[in-house]
Amino acid sequence: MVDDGGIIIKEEVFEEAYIPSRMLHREGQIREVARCLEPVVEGRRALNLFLYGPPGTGKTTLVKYMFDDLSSRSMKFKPIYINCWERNSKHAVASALLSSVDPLAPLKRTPAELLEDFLGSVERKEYNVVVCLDEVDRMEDKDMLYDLSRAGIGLVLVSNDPYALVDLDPRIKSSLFLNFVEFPKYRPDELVDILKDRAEIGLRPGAIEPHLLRVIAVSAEGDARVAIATLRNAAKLAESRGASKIEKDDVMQSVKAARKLKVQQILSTLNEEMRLLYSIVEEHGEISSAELYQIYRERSKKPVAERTYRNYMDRLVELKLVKAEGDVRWRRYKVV
DNA sequence: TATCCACGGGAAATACAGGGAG
DNA sequence: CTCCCTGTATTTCCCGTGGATA
Repeated sequence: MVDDGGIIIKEEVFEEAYIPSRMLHREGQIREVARCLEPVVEGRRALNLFLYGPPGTGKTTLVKYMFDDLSSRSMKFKPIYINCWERNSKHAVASALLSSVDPLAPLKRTPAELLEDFLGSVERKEYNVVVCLDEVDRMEDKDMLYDLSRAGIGLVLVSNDPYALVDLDPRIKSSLFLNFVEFPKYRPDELVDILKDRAEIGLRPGAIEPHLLRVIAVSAEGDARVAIATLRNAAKLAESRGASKIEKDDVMQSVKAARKLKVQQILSTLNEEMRLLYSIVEEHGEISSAELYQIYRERSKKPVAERTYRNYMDRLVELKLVKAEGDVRWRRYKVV
């Protein structure tokens, strides 16, 4: 390996698809998921799982990590991973299932036929299948879960939303015997450990001081994906300066960029009136509630009622886009 | 102490989305 | 595919509350 002064040694360590060789601070979750999936090594069926928790808490990574491990220990184990954000219709899911066991199978047929072929193929090959349905709340026709489970397919359902399955037919839900596993946000010190691990593998030795990792960890607010992306970005900034070490400024700039991106993302999910309110607060830095509403009424084409305005502001506060000061009366809003 | 007025709970009204019939 | 109905989510209206102010 040539030393060209670069900071990043192994880029893939920072990529979304990277599966770490060990998962830190998820011991309890690993134990529970392993308990449910371990039977496949003995040729028995897996117990169904429901994994839930906020983004960047290791749900998907843990599933892939487990799939890799079990695959290396059992020839008949067939893991299938499907992201329901990309494939949410019954047909899309059924096609993905079939082509993962039979890549050449024709797909221009009804979902029911595809599913039947899939199950037939699984039985012929004596596969022990576990299907991971990521972002399962996006899935349109959840009745399929019942058909799969009844056919002996193990299910790993993943969602940000703990209540993703409340609208599911109670009879189907109870027939699945789901094992619930919660993935809480990482604490700052846990994120530091994770970042240390990645830095050790992905960056040249001594490329970053531990206290800077802590700055990144705190700013990521429990989300490992954000933390890792911020570290990578800081490394890139340092590299583009021609430096061999990440400095505080690189980190600060990267943290700022991450926060800005997040704000933009959240803002894009809100309606126009709420965005206008945010921009007025941003413009003033700090403003009283009464003044804010007055300015808002002048600027908006169709201003909402005063009570709705207060609901909107509560929402902006909840999303941590603005801060409210003053408890009861004379409330003032500030940009975070 | 009397009055003021933004806040927030809740009911009513309205907008919106999803499902079924034709 | 369109239209209509129904259930859900959002917005508006109304009002009691309690700290601030005079």
